[in-house]
Amino acid sequence: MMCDKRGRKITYEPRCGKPFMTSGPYIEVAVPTPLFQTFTYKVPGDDPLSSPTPGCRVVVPFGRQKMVGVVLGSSHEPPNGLDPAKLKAALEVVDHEALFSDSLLKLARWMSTYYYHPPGEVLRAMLPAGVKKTVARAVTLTETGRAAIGVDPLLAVAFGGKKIKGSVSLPTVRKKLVTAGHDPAVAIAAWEKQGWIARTENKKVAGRKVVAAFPASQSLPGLESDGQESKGPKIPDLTPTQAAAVETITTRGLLGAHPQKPFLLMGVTGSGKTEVYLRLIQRCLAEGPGTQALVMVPEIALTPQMTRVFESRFPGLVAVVHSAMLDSARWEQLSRIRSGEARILIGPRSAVFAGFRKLRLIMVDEEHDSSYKQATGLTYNGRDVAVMRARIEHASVVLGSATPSLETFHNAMSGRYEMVELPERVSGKPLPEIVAIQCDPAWKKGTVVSRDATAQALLQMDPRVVEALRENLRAGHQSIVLVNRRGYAYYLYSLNQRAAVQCPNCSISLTVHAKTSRLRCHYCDYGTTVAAVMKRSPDDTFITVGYGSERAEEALQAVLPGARIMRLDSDTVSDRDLLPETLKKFRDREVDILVGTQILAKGHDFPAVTLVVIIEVDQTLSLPDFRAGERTFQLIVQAAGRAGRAGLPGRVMIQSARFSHPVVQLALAQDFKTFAARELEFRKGYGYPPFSRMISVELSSEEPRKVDQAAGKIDAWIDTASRGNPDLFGRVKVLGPATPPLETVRGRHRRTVLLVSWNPESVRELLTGLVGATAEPGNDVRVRVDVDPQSLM
DNA sequence: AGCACGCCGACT
DNA sequence: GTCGGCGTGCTC
Repeated sequence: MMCDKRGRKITYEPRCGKPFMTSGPYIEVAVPTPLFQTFTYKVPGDDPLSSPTPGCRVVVPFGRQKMVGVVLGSSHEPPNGLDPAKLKAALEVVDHEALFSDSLLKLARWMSTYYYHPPGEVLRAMLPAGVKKTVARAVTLTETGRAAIGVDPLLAVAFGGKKIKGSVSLPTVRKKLVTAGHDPAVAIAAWEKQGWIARTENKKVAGRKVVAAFPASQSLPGLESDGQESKGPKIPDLTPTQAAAVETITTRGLLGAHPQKPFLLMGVTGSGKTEVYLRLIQRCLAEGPGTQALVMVPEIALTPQMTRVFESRFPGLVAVVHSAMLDSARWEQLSRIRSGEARILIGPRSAVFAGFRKLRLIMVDEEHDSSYKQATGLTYNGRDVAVMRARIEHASVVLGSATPSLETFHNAMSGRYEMVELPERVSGKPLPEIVAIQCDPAWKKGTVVSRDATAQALLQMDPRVVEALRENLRAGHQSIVLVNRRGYAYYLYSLNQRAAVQCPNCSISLTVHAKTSRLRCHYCDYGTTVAAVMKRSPDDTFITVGYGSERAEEALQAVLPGARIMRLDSDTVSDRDLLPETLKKFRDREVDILVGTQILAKGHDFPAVTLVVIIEVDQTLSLPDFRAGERTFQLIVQAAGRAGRAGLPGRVMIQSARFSHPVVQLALAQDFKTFAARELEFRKGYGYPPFSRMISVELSSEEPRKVDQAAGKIDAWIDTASRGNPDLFGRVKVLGPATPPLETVRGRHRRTVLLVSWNPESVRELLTGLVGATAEPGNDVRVRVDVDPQSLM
């Protein structure tokens, strides 16, 4: 039994008949509400023949609101304990063909259970942006309201400022009122009372409807034979190991029996995993009419370049989705998959929810990548959902990486997954050697910020590194310089306080940006200036400490005046056009040196890059997180993998102060297996994942007192509950409540409790009591459950 | 989560 | 006298 925040009982099972089976006058609907409950309605018009099929959206009255819910099933029996006469009828069927297939509904059920998330919200989260709206509500300006615009200037602001609109959606009005510094609820209620505005329904309410499907295309020109297309792109020959990998996955996966194991395609960087994917897709499409494949890629890899390879190989059959797309374009692409017109979908984690008709193959590229994990709301991991979806759909799933996550690697080692290896590079060349440059501690000295708040950038790059870059430039080759932090310097250090200048909202030091000397918080985006900080403490002396990508760029430009240098980090990535533009320029060799953060380490293929320089990456090692070692190893090896991908030999240099750490040593040797064995040993000792499942429960409040109170209550509850039920606490290790390393984020003070266990039922039981114990009326402490947390910071 | 109902303080 | 604060309960 689950309870909600206020300690009330949560019933989770649908109470109405068997879902997905019979049709009848009662439908079971999942409504987007935080309740772990579904609701029973009568079919619209009380006509059993109009009964919508499972997976269709319906508009239903819900309390005093209207909402768009999803039909899960229907039944001839009225629900137990409810007066059938009192049931409300659904108002409208939105889709005439299911938007969620039975497989997707099963997936939703699994996610709801696995991630402890309400079913209605899971389904909403699975919809593409732009159709998520429940029933959108709008406010319309009345005649008198139009006349009153002169009286109340705020009214004009709410309705679009200079150009007054007749009707505006409710969220828009709310947002505008908040930015104008008003309480939206109060203002809207007042206007309603005046008769200036009326609440109306937005016509676009339920989003786009599902239209009838195309017949799946039957013939596929050029796909019958094994890559013997008469025209089109030239297809590279497979190396023997690539061919073997394709063969294994085809015979044991695509053509194999079900249930089957997921595959781990472990190929060193540059081993040609993409070509293996392409061949597998080809086999998949040739397997039968209408078969489809999904290629999941980390968000950042979604460059036009990457998708072009797939489009040229399978013209007209590829649909692509990514976050920068307009909602309408995204819907259009997904519709092509739903209709069967497109056979291949390339997309980020959310692509795993697409409405395939006949999904036979899923590939998760760079499966270790952290962007597969959704950080807010429904905190699913796209890779894990992909594995489950493949199981439900009887499809094959291939997880590809040079540096697999330890979860996946452990699964492969223990026989749950099947390992397929690509141990050599396509070029036949060995992996580039990594040269360790022990840096002089003097380089790490900070720079005093002068009274006019400017800091002279000191060159903090080892002469050997600079020389290597210069040489490479002279040879006409390209280089990548990877710095672990964006910004100009790491932080501003106060000599009086003997501490870095902190963000007022988050427990993290601010980062200095650009020569404009702005200070920014990388968590909440708080901003100020160095000048302002110095003005506040006129007697203090400040120094800038460390490196940032901006400073590295500037320093490089100073020592290599002729070089064409560009920078790529999350600042530039947030600009929609800049990322593809920069990548294109670099690829077209209009840029000699690309400076940036971790983004550069991710899967890019730049054939002319022969030198990769990594500066100070090892500091992630000192982060208080059990995955710190894994992430550092991945970063170094992935970054190194960008060098020497084509015929030219590659070189990698790491400048660091500490090479003694075993993780760094193994990364230098690019010895994943030894690293993994060591790391797994360490995790086993502590019972960390993959030797347990971890769930983090985060409490947060703007008031430290309130979180402490809630934490105290949990502590007390754990105390009594563990004595009352020692068996349960023997099955689930409970750690905390503790103050996480980042105590405050976005002005919210946090405490976390970790549940560590192998037993999902026990975790569920314990979670119930624990969340119930926090449930005190009126304490505005937010509770967030994160299953398989990516970071414990 | 929304949203409404309901019961106590400072205002036209 | 009422407007409106937020405590508490409900949503088929």
